[in-house]
Amino acid sequence: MAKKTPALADLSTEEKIREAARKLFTKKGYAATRTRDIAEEAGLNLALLNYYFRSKEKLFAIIMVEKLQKFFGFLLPIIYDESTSLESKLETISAGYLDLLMVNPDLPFFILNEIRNNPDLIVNVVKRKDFLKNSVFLKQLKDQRPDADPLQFLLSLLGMCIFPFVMKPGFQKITDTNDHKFFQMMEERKKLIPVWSKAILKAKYPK
Amino acid sequence: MAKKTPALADLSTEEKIREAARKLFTKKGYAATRTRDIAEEAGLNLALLNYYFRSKEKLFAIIMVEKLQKFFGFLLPIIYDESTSLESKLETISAGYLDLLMVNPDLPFFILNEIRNNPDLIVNVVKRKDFLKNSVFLKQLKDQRPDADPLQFLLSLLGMCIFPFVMKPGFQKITDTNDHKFFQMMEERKKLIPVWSKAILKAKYPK
DNA sequence: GTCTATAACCTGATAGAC
DNA sequence: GTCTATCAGGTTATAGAC
Repeated sequence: MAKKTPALADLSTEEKIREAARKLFTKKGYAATRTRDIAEEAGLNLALLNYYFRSKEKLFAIIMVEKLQKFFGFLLPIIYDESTSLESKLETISAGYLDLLMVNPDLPFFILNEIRNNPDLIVNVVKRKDFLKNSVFLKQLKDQRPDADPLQFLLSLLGMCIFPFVMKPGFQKITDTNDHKFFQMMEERKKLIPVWSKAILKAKYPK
Repeated sequence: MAKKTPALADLSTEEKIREAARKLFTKKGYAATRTRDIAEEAGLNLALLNYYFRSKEKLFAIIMVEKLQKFFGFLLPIIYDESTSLESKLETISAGYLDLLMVNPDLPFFILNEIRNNPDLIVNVVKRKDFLKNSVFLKQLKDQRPDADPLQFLLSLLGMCIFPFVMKPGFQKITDTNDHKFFQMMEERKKLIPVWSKAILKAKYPK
């Protein structure tokens, strides 16, 4: 039996606060989240937040690093894997991202939002700043299509994977799609994106 | 001589405030923007903001409607145009969006962010709630590929157009791309997306 | 470790002089 | 219309009892 969200009562006080902070920060962002809300969400007193984490900002920084690692961490081993083909990587990346985001639908928006406020955050997590430029993935792209800009392709691949989640609330409102239907679509996208990304990879590159 | 950003001094006080509010709200969102910052950005006193707009919320609502109309407004005539082909629409939409976003790079993030906080906002601007479902564009997609889900395609098209701007700050940091280079890439994307969207439209739909 | 009470600060809004 | 000064309310952070 998987324990996605462990019962609040079972957690230590510190972890209760973390869990509540994760939920609220990802949902509403730093500025719109009040420490009172976090304390209430955790079923605890406000003072405990400062007792354990000293300040809202410090608590936020902890959650942020966690989330950044989730968002970029799983990508690193894939794009540096010498043993897999480009096509295999496309499948792994899209399926991996969709699985990750189906469990954490608010993650991309949160990350993108807070990077906007502080772009240097990325560097701290990604460590090596040329991690993308030096990757096997980018080299394989360059090999397959020496005539094309691999970054253009990457933007489209990520857009296809991530954008639906960034747009989720608006999309659901416009198309009258409930959560069940949305996640069903994302499940289908796991098959679609590999096919589509290969199609655009083979497409004639316009001059 | 185009006047993109008219000199602040030339504007009426009311318009100075609007302009400053546009800038800060789109950049940082509602919660993170302080009325004091808006006043300072406009080179004016805080009290004038309330004199002209009564409250932060009311000022925000005005900017928000403006932006929503910008973001969705230009789409409506295109997707309801009976006289143009599907392929022509793909070109018009991608080129139109990229042009729009090159002038307003922060627009998508702002829209997406505030829709998240208040999904009903969309309805007020889009008026008819089935505006997408009933569109010529969706019908043409359905005609061309009766075996496929047109919404999946739409998500990819929008993702390819909009996502680069949502990710702009992070992308530039990771790839060490300055503004000039970024906009150059977006210019190139105007040619790429039509080709790519047609490619995925023709791709074999996986079962 | 956990709570209540309160301090210290910030932010949106207004009063009133010019 | 525009400014300075200030209020009222809310938010983070801390002091101190238990």
